Amino acid sequence: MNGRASSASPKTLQIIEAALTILRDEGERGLSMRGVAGRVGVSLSNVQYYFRGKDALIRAVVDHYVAQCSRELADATARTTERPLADRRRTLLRDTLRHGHEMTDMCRIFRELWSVAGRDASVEAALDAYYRQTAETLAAALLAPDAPDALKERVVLLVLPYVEGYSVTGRALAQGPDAAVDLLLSLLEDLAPA
Amino acid sequence: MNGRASSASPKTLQIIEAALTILRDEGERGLSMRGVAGRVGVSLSNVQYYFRGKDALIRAVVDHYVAQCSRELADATARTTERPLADRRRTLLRDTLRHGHEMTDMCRIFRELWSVAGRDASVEAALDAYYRQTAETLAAALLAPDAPDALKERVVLLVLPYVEGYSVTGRALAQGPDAAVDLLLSLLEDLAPA
DNA sequence: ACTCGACCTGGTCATATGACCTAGTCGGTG
DNA sequence: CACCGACTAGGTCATATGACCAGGTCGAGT
Repeated sequence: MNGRASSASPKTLQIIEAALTILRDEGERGLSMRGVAGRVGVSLSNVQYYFRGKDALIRAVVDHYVAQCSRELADATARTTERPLADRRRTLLRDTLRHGHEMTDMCRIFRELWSVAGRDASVEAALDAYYRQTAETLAAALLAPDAPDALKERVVLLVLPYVEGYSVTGRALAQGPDAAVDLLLSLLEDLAPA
Repeated sequence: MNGRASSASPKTLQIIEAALTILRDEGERGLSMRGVAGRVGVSLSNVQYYFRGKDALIRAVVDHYVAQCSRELADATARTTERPLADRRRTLLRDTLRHGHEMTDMCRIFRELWSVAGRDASVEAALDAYYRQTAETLAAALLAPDAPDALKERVVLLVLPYVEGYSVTGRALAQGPDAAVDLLLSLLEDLAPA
């Protein structure tokens, strides 16, 4: 990040949120510093004051958004820790795959981030870090606390790619998200009985 | 497609291939009609003669590329039909997931296509059609010819999202593609013994 | 010979974008 | 009070992009 963009400052956040909205709706193709400035209601120079250019802005957007998603997943799974493991699994997978079946904001934005990541190693690294964090959160939510590491890795090896891939292929499949939930649950039951 | 762009004409193919290369390396952000013209070695007006604008060109690129990928998958699976089912499964999954683990051209291009599809319903529909076709090819390659439809759907429900998701998450996982291959093979063996 | 359509080019022009500069305001500090 | 840094804006200018137009060549058909 440009030194003037403190991630906690209100203006910086405004700019990042505006950029995120444009990225979601118009892709990277439609994202310009001037456009972001217009959306925030400040001058181009003011945006350039905080972010040296489009690439710096995109990088800040990536960091901001993956942090937000990590937090949301952690919060969602924290709310179910009191429930039985089978319940937690079902809720998590159902919420996740149903979201994946719709063209949600998150789906759209991740598609844009994947695209950028395919061309920018630092963004790819940021997404990899996000997925590693997500893997840990998933393992904690889907398995008992004392599950061995090998089992955690195996479960995550199944679930994480599946969930991301479902968001781009799910609508083309003959069966809907509930069937995918059932399938994953039964596979998890085989791998790691609840 | 613009009426002047016959998918079989050499100039049209040249333009599409040039656009695909730029899309792969620079994303949609870097794709311009002038840039494509320069890459082909013709004037902007000549490209505009065949494609009314960038959106028409992108749509042609999508159709061309998914047709190519469908063909390649069908050819690859056709080459293994004489082998035992377990062999075929292993070969297909290994080739696919190892590719997914690298940032191959195909990975890059599909990321760009997903991104565009998130914003353009006709591209999303074209990708859905591609995935439906791919699902059929996968089912034929992974199962015996007389497998019931319900089983085909179930296998595809597992494998297709998995393979696509692996291409964006695989590098962040603790285990590599061979472990993913083994996992999928064992899950397939449970679902549909070879 | 003439006409027509396919194909190709160069040019004009409006618009958008970002790099960069200058200048002003405001609050805090010495 | 003067200075400085944080912040904000407006302006200039170079560059890129695409819409669109006019005109030329060539081959086929009448």
